[in-house]
Amino acid sequence: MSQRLLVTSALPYANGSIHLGHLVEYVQTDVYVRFRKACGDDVTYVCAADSHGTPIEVNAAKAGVTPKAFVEKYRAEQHEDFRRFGVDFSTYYTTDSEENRRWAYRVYDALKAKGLVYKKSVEQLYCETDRRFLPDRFVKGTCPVCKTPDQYGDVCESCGTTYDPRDLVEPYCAICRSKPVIRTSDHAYVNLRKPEVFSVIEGWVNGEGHLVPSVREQVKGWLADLQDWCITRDEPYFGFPVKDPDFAGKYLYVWVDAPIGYLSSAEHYFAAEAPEGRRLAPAEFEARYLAPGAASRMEHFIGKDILRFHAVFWPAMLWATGLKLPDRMPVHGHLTVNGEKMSKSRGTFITGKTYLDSGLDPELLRYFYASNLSPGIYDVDLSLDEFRNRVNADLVKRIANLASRVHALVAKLPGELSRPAGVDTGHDLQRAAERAVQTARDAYRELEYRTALRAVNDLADAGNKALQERKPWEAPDSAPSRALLYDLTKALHAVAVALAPVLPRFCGALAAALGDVPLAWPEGFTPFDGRPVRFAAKPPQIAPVDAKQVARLIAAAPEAPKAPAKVAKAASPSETATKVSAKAAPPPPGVIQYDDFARVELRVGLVKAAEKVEKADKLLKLAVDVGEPEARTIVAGIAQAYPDPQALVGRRIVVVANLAPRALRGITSQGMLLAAGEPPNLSVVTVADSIAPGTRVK
RNA sequence: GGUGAGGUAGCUCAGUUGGCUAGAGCGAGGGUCUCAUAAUCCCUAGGUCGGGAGUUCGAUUCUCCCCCUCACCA
Repeated sequence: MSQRLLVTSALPYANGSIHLGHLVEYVQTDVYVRFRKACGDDVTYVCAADSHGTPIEVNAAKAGVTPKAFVEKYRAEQHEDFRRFGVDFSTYYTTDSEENRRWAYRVYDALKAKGLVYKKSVEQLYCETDRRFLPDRFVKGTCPVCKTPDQYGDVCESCGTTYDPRDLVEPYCAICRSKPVIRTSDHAYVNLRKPEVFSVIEGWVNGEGHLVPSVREQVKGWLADLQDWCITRDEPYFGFPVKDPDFAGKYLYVWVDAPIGYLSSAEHYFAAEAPEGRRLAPAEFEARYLAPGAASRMEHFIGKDILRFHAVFWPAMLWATGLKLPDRMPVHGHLTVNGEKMSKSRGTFITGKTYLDSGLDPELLRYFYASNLSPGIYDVDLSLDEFRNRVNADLVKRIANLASRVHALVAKLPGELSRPAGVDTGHDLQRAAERAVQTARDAYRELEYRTALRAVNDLADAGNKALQERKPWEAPDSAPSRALLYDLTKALHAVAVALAPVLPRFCGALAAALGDVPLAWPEGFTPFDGRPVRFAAKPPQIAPVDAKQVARLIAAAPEAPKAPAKVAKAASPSETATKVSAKAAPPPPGVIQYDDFARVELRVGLVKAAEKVEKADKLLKLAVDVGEPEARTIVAGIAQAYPDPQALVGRRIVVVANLAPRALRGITSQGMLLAAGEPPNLSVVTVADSIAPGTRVK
C-alpha cells in the first residue's frame, strides 16, 4: 500500500563546503528515499541551507558581502555538490525565507500562548570594540584548569574540561582580540519542565518506532535533568527579530528556526517548485502533511550531534504549534577517516569537491557508506584500504563482472532467449533472486543497508558459482545452457532493482542493457515474469579502484602537514565557526612507511619569476621551472619573509610536484614549496646550483 | 565527574529468550577454471568472545567489580 512521506536530512550550515562527513547522512537519506519511491510511495525529500546565526553574520561582514549573498553562494554550491553525489532533493531551500519567517513567528507565538516562555537575565561576555555579545566560540582565553592558552570559551581542547566563558583566564575576543567585559542581557527561555509539555516530550521519546533503543536511552538521560532552553540572541545577529515587545531588540536563536525550516521548505516546495500536478496551497499542505493524524509519515534523518535539538526541543515546538510529531528519527554516527576524526592538519578533511576531483565515481562512495550503515548510531570509518577492497570485491569482481559474463555468453546465442521448459539447471536462481529481493526490501525499510547489500552480493555469488559449475560456454546453445543464462539474466534484473537505491546511475544503465527492464519495486516483486530476455547493450562496467587513486583523496588535501601543531593556531572566525569538530589532533608518533613518503613527489624547481599577490599580505606568486615544458605557477604564503620577491628569482627550491592544484586568491597554485620556520623568520628550502630543475628529491 | 552507548578472528560486523566443535564478508595463504575488466570458483586461516569474580550441570549470551573507547552534559 502506497504511503505518503515527508523525509528530511539535517540542514547544512551555509558557511562552508560539503565534506564527506556530511555525505554520510545525505547518502543514507537519499538511499531510503529512492527505495521508498521505487516501492511506489509518495516521497518528498526536503532539505535547505541553515542560513542564520552569528558565524554567518560575522563571516559575511568579513567577506564584505551581505549575509543573504553570503548564504546564497554556499547554498548553491552545496546543492550542486549534493547533486553530483546523486542526492536527489525535492527542494534545497533556505531558512532565510519569508515562509520560514512566518512559521518561526507562529511557533514562537504558540510557545508563548502555552505559557512556556519566560524572561531571564543572564551574564555574558561582551566585546566593546565589536559592540557585541560573544558566543562561546567567539571568545578565547587560557583554560582555567590546565592553563593551556588560546582555548575556546566553552571547552578546553587540551584537557577536555568544559566551563563557562566567564571563567577563562585572560579572555579575549576572537574577532578583534580585545578584552571583553561582562554584561547582562534579558533573554527568552522556554520552560520544558512544565508537566504538560514534558509529558509530550517524554511520550514521544518513548513512542514505538521513533528512536532506536540506544538513542532513546540517551535522550531519557537528558530528560531526567532537563534544562530550560534559551531561544533568543542579542544583536548583531543574522536571523529573525523577535516581534514580542517583551524582548525588543532580540533575535530568534538559529536553532529555533532551523528545524522549522523543514516545514517552511516543504511548504515552499509544494507551493512553488513541485510539478504542476503536485502543487499544494500552504493550507492544503499543512492539512495533508502536518496536521495531527494526517495520513503521512514525517521522518527526520540527523546526526548524533544534533539529537538534543531534534528529540527534545523539536517535539515540544511541534506540539505547541498544534502539529503532528515526527514518526521516526534515524540517528547516524560521524565519519572517521582511516580510524581517526577528519583533520585538516592530517589532510583527512575531505570535501565533496576533493573527492570529485580525484576522479572517483561518486556512486562508489555511496556504495561504501551504504555497506557500512545500519540504523544504529555507529560511526562510519572511511578506511581508504577498506573502501578500495569493498568496491573492488563487491562491485567490480562480483556484480559488474557477473553482468559482463552473462552478457558475453547470451550475446553469442541466436535470437531471443526464452526459458526452455522442464530443464533443471541444478541451481534455483529464481528462488535465490526472489529471496534476495525480499530480504533487501525488508532491510532497506529498516535502514539495514548492510543487510540489503549482503543479500544482493549473495545473489551475485550464487550466479557466479552457477556459471563456474555448469560451464555454459562449453555448449552455449544447449537447453541447460540456455536455461541457466535465462535465469542469470533475470537474476541480474533482481540485482539492478535491489541495488538501484544505492547506485542509481549504474543500475539505470544495467536495466537499460537488460532491455529497458523497469526498476520499480512493488511488493512481491519478481523478475521471473516469463518474458524472453535480450540484452540491448553491454552492461555498464566499473573500473577497479587502485591505491593511488584513493591516496589522492588525502594527498590532495589543502595543506600538507608539516609538524603537528601543538596548540591550534588562532584560527580565523570562519574556522572557529564551522560546525565540524575542530578538536586538536592527538599528537601520535606518526611513523610512516617508505611508501607513504614516496607518494610525495619532491622536485627541484628554478624560480623564474616572483611577484606579490594583490590584496594578500602573505602570498607570493611564483613561476617555477620544475623540468616541465612550461613553468608552474605556485602561490606560497611567504611574502612576509621576502619583502623583495626578486630576491627569490634564480633560487633553486624544492617543490611538492604532485600536490593537487588549488586556487588561492583566484590564482591556481600548481604545487607548493618547502620552507622552514614561521613568518617572518622563514626561509625557503634551497639546493645547490649544480642540481638541474626537475630533479627528484628523495 | 555525571549520563548513555560500546569493547567478538588483521578489518567491518552477525550472534533475538544461556547449551552441539563461536559465524559471515573482505583481506591474507594455497589450489583452480578461462565465458568475463588477470575477473571466477574451491580449500585453509584456530579469535583468552576487554579483564576478574559470581550464579548455573553449563555463559560471548545473567549479576557484580575493574580496564579501555566513543558521545552528550556539568
